[in-house]
Amino acid sequence: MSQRKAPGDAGRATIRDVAERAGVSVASVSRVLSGNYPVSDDLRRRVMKVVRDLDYVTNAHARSLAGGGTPTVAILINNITGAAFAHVAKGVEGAATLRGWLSLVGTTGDDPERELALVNLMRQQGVAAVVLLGGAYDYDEYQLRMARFARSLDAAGSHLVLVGRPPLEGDVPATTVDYDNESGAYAMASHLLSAGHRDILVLPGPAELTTAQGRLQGARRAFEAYGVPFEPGMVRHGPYDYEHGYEAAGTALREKLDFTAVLAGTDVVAAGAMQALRAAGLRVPEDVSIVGYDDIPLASQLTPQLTTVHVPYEEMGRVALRAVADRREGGAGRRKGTDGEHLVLGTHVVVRHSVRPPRRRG
Amino acid sequence: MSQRKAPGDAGRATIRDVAERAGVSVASVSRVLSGNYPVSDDLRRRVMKVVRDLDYVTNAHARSLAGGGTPTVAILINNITGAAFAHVAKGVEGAATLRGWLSLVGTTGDDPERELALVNLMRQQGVAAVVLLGGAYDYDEYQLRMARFARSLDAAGSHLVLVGRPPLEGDVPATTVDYDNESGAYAMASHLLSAGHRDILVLPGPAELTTAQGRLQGARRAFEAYGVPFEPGMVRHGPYDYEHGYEAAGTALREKLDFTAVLAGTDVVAAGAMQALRAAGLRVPEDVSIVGYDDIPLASQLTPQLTTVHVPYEEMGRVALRAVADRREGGAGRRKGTDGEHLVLGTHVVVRHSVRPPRRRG
DNA sequence: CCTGTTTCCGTAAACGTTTTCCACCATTCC
DNA sequence: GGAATGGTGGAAAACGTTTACGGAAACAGG
Repeated sequence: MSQRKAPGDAGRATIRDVAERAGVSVASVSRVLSGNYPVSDDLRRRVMKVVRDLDYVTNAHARSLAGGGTPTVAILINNITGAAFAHVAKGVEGAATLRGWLSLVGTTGDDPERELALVNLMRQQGVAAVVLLGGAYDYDEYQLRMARFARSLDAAGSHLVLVGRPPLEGDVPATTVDYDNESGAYAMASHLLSAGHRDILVLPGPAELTTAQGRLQGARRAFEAYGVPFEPGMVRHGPYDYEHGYEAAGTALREKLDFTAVLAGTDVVAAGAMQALRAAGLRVPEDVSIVGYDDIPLASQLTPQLTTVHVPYEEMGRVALRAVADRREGGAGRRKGTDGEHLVLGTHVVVRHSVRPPRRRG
Repeated sequence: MSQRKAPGDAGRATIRDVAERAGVSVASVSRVLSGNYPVSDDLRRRVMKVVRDLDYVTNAHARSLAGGGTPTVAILINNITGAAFAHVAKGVEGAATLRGWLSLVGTTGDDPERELALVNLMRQQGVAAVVLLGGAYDYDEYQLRMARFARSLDAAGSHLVLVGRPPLEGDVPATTVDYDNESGAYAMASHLLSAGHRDILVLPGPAELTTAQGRLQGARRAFEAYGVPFEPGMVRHGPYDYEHGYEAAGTALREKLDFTAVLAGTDVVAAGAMQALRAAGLRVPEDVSIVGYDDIPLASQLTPQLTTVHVPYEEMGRVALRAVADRREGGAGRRKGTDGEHLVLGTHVVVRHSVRPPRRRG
């Protein structure tokens, strides 16, 4: 009647089933399986046989509760479809698996509410770290919220890692893995300027995104360095997507804006711009030069292949995971206080075939 | 001395902390938070205040153990970087989040061992379902292993979902979400044939991958339907990547193979082929037509935009999740026996600008 | 042969929830 | 006014592990 478990029951086998069937205690089974305690060969053999027979796997939830458990890292991403972030995710996931860690993903779809909900969800899961991918929004309220996240996670023994965005202000317990965004833009713009371009259409991305701001800033500095006046009328903000590139270049053309090159905030934007130029009968790079940013695979698959800025996305993912793993090993040695670590990776221009000196002007 | 918890302790707050501080029992706190039992407004207010003060979140592991818990779906993917699968993942993840489910991801990197390890890991996690993405290998041993996975998961109350590959043979408890791969290839090849092409270079993909086999088969059927002899010498197998497309088209050119069109197994392969053709001074589509398969964003970002076969990847992801969710609702009603569900989604040709009738032959 | 070490293994107490009983109080109805 | 009824809240038993803690062999030394 009150049988707790019929022999051929549906639910999964428990450690107790294994123990009974092997004629040993549950503790022994646990020890055989986790292998962190000496057991006799005979015992091990007997247990393992039953484990195989029953196709038993330990319940990860119970294990976590009891203290053991595999660390888990959560990856929060705007849009899993974006090539750049997919590479970061790959880096994180790869490094995690290498250490036997698990990775959870969630996509926020650019919705701050979703982001909040997900961070809490991850907190419930007791993840070792939450890795937040992508540029940040430059709202005060948003920054405040991030700081709260960081402290919440820290208090729960977890940790926040920001990837691809500037670090949080103040003494916030979060690690930042960033790349030298502005220098990349500086170099890229310099490349165009040194080729002789002076009239450059700039498509930096969304005005409120820190990434776009940095790229714009780098470009501006390059203009200054070359003594070329920076025309605000030549910069068009918009989302980081193909459509925006297409539209922006198209309208610039229709407005009869005079430009010999376009400096796109992203390879995808560059692709859109390129298409628009072509549609208008212009050739790339003969009539107009184009450069991108990110160096995603698309960049080298376009014709002509795109000159762009290489960002070590996958590497960033690996570094991010390593940072939290180290911090975890470091253990109680350095607790609250050693916060706000900031790692910066380098970028460099990849010269391909989308840039030529400007044609003589009429 | 034997304090179980200092007031300002580091570890996360437990439900007991909340209960004590609110002066109620743990049961009440649980009830307030899960909201599946009537509680007075007063009690609710008092508890919620403490919850906010302590920034408390429930421990998901404990909750899962005790019976509650959010269902989790595991997504196993070869390479998170592949655009097609990224879209499936997006579909699964989106639909999961919509239902309040969680999604775990793991990447197998084409390594069967990793795949095995991951399936077991997911089994430990007690996931509601394991979604396996991507074409299958046509080895007997591999198929057997899949069947074992399916049964293992089923026995543990979980479920295997195969996406983008043909269903398993025999009475295996796995759901398959597939698309009409062969018909798509048939339609695509017909498009080329009806434009007048007769000499077509075929780049179906890896010979041992079921996806590639289906695409090749569809093409072959179209040739037959048009009464065009199918030349084995015109098909070149190889991986689904840009490099292969580039190499294969390049060598075909160097071998002075006579072709007026290329039928690529994938948009990315098509992109590679296109680049190679251009490098050899050929124009697309004036000199050579090219078609792809998958309709990933790249297809419409290339110049000329690629005519290709649209595959509803994201939809497939959603359908996959719906299938497991339904099965879960269905509950004990239909248990083992209603297995081997097989859902097939349609494909269609998207005509863009990479095809023209062949030029008159010399 | 007795004692002191090892080496294993079993017992039982956590881990943080949910949930099933039960008990209590306030209504409401005869 | 007493009893039946509902709405609420608490105590305690799960859930499936891990990990002290303790005990029983097995072995060595005297």
